[in-house]
Amino acid sequence: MPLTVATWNVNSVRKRLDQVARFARETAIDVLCLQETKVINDLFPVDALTEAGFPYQAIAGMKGYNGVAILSRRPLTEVRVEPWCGRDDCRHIHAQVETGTGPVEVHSLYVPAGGDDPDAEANPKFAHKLAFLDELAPFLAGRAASDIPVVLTGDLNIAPLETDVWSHERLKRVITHTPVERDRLKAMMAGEGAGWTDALRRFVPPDEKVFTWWSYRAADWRAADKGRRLDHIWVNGALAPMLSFAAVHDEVRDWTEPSDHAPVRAVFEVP
DNA sequence: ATGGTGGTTAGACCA
Repeated sequence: MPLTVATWNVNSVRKRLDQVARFARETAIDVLCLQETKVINDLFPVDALTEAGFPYQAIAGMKGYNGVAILSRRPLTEVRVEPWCGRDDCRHIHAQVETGTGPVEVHSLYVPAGGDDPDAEANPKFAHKLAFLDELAPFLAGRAASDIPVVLTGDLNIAPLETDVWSHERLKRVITHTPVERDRLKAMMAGEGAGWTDALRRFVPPDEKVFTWWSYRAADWRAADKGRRLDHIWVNGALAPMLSFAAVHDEVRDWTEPSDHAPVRAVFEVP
């Protein structure tokens, strides 16, 4: 049986409950990583998501902002929450998913957006984003080199390639596509010796535009198509040989009252 | 150059 993993910034898990259930039903997701759940753990919709097919849930939430989760049809073990930059920000949770041939480690990550001003000296939010990436980098280098199969998913809030945004020229001074962020993300993907496979780019050529986020502030998001690829699935060397498919589910962006992010899905032929 | 929308939650804050 293949293992299907998806990542989705749902922009409030309670607001998007029916859509999570529908997405899981229509795509046979085994493990769904969420970001921006926007709810404390005590109010997380455990029962509704169990009914939706995910009895195993690893959650880290706070009031109103941020919040990450891993929903699974299979048992989760070794659940950890990482408090990067010394903040209890609920931006990174990981766990191991049991398979017939051993565990697969799954990460749900929500990198700080970084505010509007791309000057880290003037904008503390952008400084925090860069510091967050700097702290994360050595940790991820270790996970890339692991013998355990690892899949890193999440809203990384960075569009690394020129074809990851609707206009490289128009966005190269806009946070999510500035050189300093793109360089850090690319360095993180390259790792130290062992690097990551960009799952979606294995199936969408690098010269082809592909997006996962479209602003709410467009009358017709699909007609304008001013999107960015902010949501990613990375695969370490131990898991890369099993990667068989990846795609963006942009049809979900057309559902009634959607998240501004579309899910990204990857399939692994885990024996 | 500006403002456009949405979620949380009750006035901003965040994206």
